[in-house]
Amino acid sequence: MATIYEVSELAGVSLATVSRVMNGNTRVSEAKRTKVLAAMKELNYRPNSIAQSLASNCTNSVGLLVSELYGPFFGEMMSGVEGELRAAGKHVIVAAGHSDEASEKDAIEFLISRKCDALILHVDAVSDEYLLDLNKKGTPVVVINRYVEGLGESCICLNNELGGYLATKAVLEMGHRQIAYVSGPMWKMDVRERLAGHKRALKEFGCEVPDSLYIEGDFHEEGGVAAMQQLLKQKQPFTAVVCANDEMACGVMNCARDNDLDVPSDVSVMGFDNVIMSRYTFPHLTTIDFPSGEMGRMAANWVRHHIYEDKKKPLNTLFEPTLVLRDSLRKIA
Amino acid sequence: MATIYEVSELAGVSLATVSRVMNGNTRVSEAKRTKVLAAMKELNYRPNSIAQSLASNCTNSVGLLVSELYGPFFGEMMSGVEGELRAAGKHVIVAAGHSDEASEKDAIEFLISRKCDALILHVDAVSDEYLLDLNKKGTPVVVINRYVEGLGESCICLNNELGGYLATKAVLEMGHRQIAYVSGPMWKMDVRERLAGHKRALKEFGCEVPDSLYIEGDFHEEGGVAAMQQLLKQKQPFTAVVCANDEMACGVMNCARDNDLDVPSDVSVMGFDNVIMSRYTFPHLTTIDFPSGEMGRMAANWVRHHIYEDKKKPLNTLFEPTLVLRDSLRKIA
DNA sequence: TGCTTAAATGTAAGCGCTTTCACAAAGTGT
DNA sequence: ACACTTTGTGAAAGCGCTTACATTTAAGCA
Repeated sequence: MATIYEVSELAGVSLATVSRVMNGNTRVSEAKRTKVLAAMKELNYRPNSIAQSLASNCTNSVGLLVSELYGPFFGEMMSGVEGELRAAGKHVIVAAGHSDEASEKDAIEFLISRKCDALILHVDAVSDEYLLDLNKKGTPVVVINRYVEGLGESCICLNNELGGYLATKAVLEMGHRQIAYVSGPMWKMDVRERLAGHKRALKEFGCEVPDSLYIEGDFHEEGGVAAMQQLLKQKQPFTAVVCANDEMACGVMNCARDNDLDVPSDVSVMGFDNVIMSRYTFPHLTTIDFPSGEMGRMAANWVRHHIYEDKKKPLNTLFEPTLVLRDSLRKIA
Repeated sequence: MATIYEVSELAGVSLATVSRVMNGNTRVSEAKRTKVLAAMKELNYRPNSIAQSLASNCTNSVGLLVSELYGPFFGEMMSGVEGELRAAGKHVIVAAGHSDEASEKDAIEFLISRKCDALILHVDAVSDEYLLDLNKKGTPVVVINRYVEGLGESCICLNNELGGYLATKAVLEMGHRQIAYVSGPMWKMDVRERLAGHKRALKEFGCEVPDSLYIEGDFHEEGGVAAMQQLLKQKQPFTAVVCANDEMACGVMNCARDNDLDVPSDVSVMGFDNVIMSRYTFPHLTTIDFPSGEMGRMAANWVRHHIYEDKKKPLNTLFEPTLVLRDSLRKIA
């Protein structure tokens, strides 16, 4: 691999000049620029980006930490981040945090050790203080789907409370009053927000629901199945079940069917996230759209603007969820 | 951030000694090692991995190129790669190739420019020659789900032909003889292999199928829907449809239902890949397991052994698909 | 004790870039 | 013509490490 030195030699200029034409931030005479470019082409020169990083103290890489690399939710987010960042010539280094505090911290340390210029984090186990501290210590951080007081505009959030509200409101407007709710793990912030929205809608419609219709799920299909089984075992009647995500809604629908209940004739089901899969289920799932790809793209843009381009132009960091009506919700008689 | 120099100063040793205790490949006296370790801890020293990379000509990072970052198939693969590689302290840089030749080449260039120690590729648009050339020019490459003559053991493959065979054999054994086939894009190697397996099974059972029952799909749900629509529009009867992947099988099932056909009473459906989603569909999809996570892990291990540990121990690079029986396939009367 | 050999450590030369600084060349305005 | 900017360029000092080589120290043995 040719080095900058060989290029400078062939072009008959100094190292500095070659570097200048590469970076394009200083003026170079047309004559030398042409020579350098020709020499580069002839030698098939590619700058060594590691050397560039060391000298410039900028690695052109950003770390992306998600809970899991699989799963439709993160897939779209990652896709958004990667697309935007690569278009800007930045590398993205991925890591999985597995929703576990030690693992998340470990992953963050790992990304920092690679000197990422910034970190895009979707974490739920780590504390707000930890994130704040991280940022204070000089690692630019943007957090997805979580609001951290003090991190300000670098939190790319969905209004989860509103999502929860919209979901349940839609169910209520269809006439349902006996509404079961399958939440995610309650230690997660977004789970509590969605639940809060649910309760707000209930209150608004003057609807009271017994505690036994609240089940804490695990965000997985299995959890949905388990929740539905428990719900069915109880005598407490219900005509609809609102789920805190689509996977669990899937489980609920499958379990309903296994118990000879038709969705939506016998039970209506509401999801959350609008994961790709929800379009393919039977019946097609009515859900709340979580624009994860869009948010990933926005996170990437935040990094581009704030870290690489220094244009502190304001970005949209609060996204609004929307209702996606499909077939799993039906008006009650 | 403290540098190695400050550590050496504080510990009262030379730079080289500090470097030695870090790398642990040369003997250092216990006394000095202890001092150095203490100094490191006191200064909260973290080696600058960029500088290490430049000096050692090893970046400890491997590039991972997949067609798309979303989608269950790649998700599991990536997850396997990341898990294994991070455990070994290696960074994974991801990129998406979008099954487009220019885009794939671009992504590969991009990863090389970051001086990845090796590349793990899931590509389908780029030619064998290109990959061979890449490898010859000094970029260690491991290819997933594709066999490239000359790359030998660094191809992590699934026996797609066998998968295609198993799928169709299972359908035939259920008594079906009028079997439609929805393939993926025929320019993809694995698509042709799966089809070859399909035809072998057909031949083995002495079953002849008219051309009109072969439809070229796009590997997406929409393609499955379109294929099924076309099949239904034709007068040519069929009792089962074998699909080259699960997404399309989903589309086929949805389309069947929209036309008041019950799966599997009226039509049986067979998938391929055993994507997570296939467990959640209704009916649960009978399919062929593609151990993508396992293959990702194997690719990562190949890199670990061949690039970082230089133990050329043989690895399992040819995976066998297996049949996963669920509910979308039924014995014909 | 003196000599040989091995082990531990330090010195210094890179790795391939960026960037500051100094300086020469070429314009400007008066 | 002069002093005074402006513009283009090169020399050289890093960036924070690794590692070949030189040097010192310790150990082994006759």
